[in-house]
Amino acid sequence: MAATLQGIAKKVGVSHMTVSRVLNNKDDGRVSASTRARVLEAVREVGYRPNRAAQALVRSGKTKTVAVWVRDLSQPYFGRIAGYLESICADDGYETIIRGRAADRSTLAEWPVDGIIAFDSEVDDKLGRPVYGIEDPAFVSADVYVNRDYDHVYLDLAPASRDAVLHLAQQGCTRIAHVGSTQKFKDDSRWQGYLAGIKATGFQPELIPLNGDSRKDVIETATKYFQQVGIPDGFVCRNDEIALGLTHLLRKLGKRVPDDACVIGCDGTPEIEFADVPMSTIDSPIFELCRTSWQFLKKRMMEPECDLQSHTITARLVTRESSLRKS
Amino acid sequence: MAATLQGIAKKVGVSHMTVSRVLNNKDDGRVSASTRARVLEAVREVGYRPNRAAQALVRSGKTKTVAVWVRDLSQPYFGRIAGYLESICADDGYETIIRGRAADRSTLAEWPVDGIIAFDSEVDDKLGRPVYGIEDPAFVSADVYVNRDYDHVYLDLAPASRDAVLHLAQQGCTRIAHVGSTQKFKDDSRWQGYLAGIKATGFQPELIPLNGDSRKDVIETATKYFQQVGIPDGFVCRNDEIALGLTHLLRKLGKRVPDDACVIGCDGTPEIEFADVPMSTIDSPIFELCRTSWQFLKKRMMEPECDLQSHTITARLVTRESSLRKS
DNA sequence: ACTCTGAATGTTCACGTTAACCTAAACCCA
DNA sequence: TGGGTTTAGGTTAACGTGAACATTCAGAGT
Repeated sequence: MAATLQGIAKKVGVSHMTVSRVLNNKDDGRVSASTRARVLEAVREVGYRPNRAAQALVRSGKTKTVAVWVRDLSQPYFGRIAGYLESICADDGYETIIRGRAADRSTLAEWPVDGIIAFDSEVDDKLGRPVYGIEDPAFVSADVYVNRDYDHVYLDLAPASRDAVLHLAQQGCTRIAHVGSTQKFKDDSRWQGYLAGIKATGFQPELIPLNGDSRKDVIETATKYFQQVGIPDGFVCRNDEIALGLTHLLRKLGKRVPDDACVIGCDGTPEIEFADVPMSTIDSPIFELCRTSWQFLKKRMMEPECDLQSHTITARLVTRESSLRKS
Repeated sequence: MAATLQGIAKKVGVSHMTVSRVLNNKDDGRVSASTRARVLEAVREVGYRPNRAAQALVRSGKTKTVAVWVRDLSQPYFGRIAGYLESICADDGYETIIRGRAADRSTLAEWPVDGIIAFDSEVDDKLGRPVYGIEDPAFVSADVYVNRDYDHVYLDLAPASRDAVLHLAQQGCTRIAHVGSTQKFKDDSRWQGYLAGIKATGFQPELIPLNGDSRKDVIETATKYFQQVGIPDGFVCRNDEIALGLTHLLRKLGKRVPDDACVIGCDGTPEIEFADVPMSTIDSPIFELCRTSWQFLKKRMMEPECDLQSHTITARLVTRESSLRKS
């Protein structure tokens, strides 16, 4: 009965607009100092908090809130993205609503947000539109797959993947395999870059195809693969998790890393620098991805009709012990 | 102009209530089949989505949405919690709004949610109340610190911490140190359990006090500590990250794990089972924590006046290679 | 004294939805 | 054929807020 503008207004003996004016600091100075003081006192007393739903209803498009969609919150990679974006947006005075895999993408459009940022490998033409919804909310997607329908930040892993292969060749590897799934995404820039590198070396491409992204997956799949065709001496993996799992497996099989086999991961997870064999990786500049996405979104929110925005961020290879042979 | 109940109503030539009835399947059968079909057609055509803000405004307390607050999304531990809760809530038809560190806790209460779950080590009497807000939203906190003011799930790490010390003693360790920060939280159940274990063994307690939670922190701090008073032969760490970092450091210093020094982590991060030395850990049943929190919240949302709910979940020690000496 | 100005505050409406109540026609049974 | 009941809707109000416009009142200017 009290924690609304009306309630406070009644308490103080003014109209709700006076309270609103005090709280929003609009129509500067239109409220006398004494009234303002009484209102603020009452506001504090009842612990008033504005009702976001009501605010959103009356002035849609200015809620100072954005939604962030990531593919799977429980993966550290996406958790970090969510955390960064939350900070970045907060710095500009925006609140963030974060959603992950379990949520229905399309329900985001129902919330009173000014914009949506999606980090979601599965966003393509079919998925992007429903997220974007029919109406206003500004939309930016960031991903390893190119997208030409809306504002988009593209993480290009191809050059670094190519470099990874060449680097392994230089270290003396002759059977260089890619560890990852390409069934769904033939245009995965990791796979493309790997192929380019293989072509340049003249070696045979080898693919160890995974079903999932976990260490268990790689251990099972690679074990079978090794039994069938032997153990390659160089590996470029689709992410760091897999690279660590593979290293673990290789050790179990009596192979030394990097002496008998070199391993390169992908993502740039901070922890792998401190793994027992510091892991080479294709470093995704997550922070830069987040920052650029946010800049695009801000621009789109300010100028809904501005030109399509697009930017490519190129990951680069970081070599560490797991792929550096001493000789 | 179109994507509202009114818009659709005008398009079809009925009143907005008819559209509402069709969409909500309320007042069963109050709408004729033919009208229903025409409405649904129009709804699909314009891509109508309900306006959450408007819904929330009119029937507060039944938005089928809950907010989840975690301390720091960019930490995998909390990312996993957020991901689990999202799934669990989704299974019951609830949407989740996830927030992390960067958000202002108190703003959650402004959103039209039916309840709030907080996984936040810093929630205490001072922080909990503002989150809970003055008004309705049901509130459940889950944490390693006991809380008696609201529904609460308590993760008790003390017994497992005690077991960890005893286990290390049994393995022949005689200098068993705790690695963690206790400045802020003297009542940290990890520290309490550690002390109990030390008391039982008769050894001297040793604390390697950290500032942060990252591997870098532990490497710097422990290096100094070792220089000053030598290297203990057993370590109970406040989380798995730190345990891995410490193992890395010990190896660098020429110590073998577990032969020269045993290490035990805390959290039960799935990955550490596959670390090069499979890591012993105090396993936090995250999933159970999430599930219980959600059950409490559901109950509180159904029966706002029900008795205070409280439950303790006890973590247990999982021993692996990093603390198991062969002899 | 009489308008004029502007500061301080009030009134009304709209946002999109649901709940509660209302109505008109059709049907039903004696 | 007249009363009631059911079917298929419609009308209105309310939720809390902010924008636009309206009002009041004191003092300034003439």
